[in-house]
Amino acid sequence: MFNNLRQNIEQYVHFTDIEFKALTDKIVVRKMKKRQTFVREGEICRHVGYINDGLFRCLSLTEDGVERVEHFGVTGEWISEYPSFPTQTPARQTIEALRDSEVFLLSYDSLQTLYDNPKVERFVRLLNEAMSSENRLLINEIRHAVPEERYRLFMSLRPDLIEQVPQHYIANYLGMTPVSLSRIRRRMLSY
Amino acid sequence: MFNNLRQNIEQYVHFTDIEFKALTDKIVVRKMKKRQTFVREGEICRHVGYINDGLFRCLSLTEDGVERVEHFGVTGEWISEYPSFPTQTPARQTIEALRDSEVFLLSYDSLQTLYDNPKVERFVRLLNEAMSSENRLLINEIRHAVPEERYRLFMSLRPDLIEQVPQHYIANYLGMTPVSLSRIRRRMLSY
DNA sequence: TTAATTTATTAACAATTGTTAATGAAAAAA
DNA sequence: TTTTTTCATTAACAATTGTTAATAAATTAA
Repeated sequence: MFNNLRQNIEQYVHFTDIEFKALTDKIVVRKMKKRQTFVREGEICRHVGYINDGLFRCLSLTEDGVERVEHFGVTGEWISEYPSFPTQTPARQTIEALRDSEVFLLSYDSLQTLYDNPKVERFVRLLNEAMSSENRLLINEIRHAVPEERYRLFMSLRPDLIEQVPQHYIANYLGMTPVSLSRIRRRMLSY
Repeated sequence: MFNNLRQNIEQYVHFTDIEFKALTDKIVVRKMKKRQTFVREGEICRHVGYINDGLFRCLSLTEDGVERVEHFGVTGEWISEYPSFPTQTPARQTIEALRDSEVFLLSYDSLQTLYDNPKVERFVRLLNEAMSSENRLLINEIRHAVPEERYRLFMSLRPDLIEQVPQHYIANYLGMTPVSLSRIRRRMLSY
């Protein structure tokens, strides 16, 4: 049941069976249908989730009420709303399942209890450091790339998503119009 | 001497005088001249620094050997290379003082020792969570903004830097040419 | 101080992207 | 199945940005 989760954690710290069980005892397994939401804008995100199997998108609404796709979460990744989850404040984003999914939930309160074990604190610190490293790289790649380059980067970083996610969601995620993405794809065929 | 540093830390966790002294005992104060480097590309970043007074830029080189400004660090902020510092691997960026500066250095090894106190671990976790929240916001603002909007965002987020940093560094940081930034500024005057 | 270098602005042209609208294909709902 | 909705592509035009080059101002070095 929790084999993949255990492998994910052991990348960062080693847990004994007892320590791992202390963690899994707090987990609630949730099966989600396509289009169900993990958290909605304005709600407080009460859980962090390990995606045991699934596909999610995080989206926000601009002032004009236009959807903005900000993140995709796939099997084997952690998902939650930042800063809503760590600070328990209202979420800016909505997180929605793009297909039927299964997530392992840890509530904010459970996690605070688990922090009594410094190994858990260390695990989350290391997870956040890895995330920060990734984010810093991403920020600069994006900032210095025109839409075509962003799509090329996306293809190289997330080839799995090209197959799974509707193209207009990818276009939106990359900060361009579906029309522009379609043109870029056509241009790339002729190289 | 360490008043500002203490205030910075107390935003996240409360340290007793003894705990704070344990930390400052590990600190090395470094005065840096303009253009001196904190770490260079290819080196391992051995320290994290609290900028007690100063101004820094982080830059990398593209494949074509072109400089890319990726970050500015100002007084009161922490600076180091990610992932070089947390993983002790070669740095991708160079960090350079833009004016005479003073930083409080903590070495990687000292920090590992300090982690024996779970409060330090917690402080760094919270610092990273705050950084992750910021980065996620930034990623999406950037991804969905054209150069002019990026400059407007930069003005609202970092008005202090407009004064202090040469304009072509800001243009580079924002992923546009100095020519384009100059045009944007002119356009904005006529609104 | 004088000379050399760096920096910001402006102009002209090429290239890419956004916008709007139309079409056909694919997927979902009735 | 039939109908409706969603999705990807293409075209035409407007707007913005990149590129290159020239100039003047400001800063730095000699």
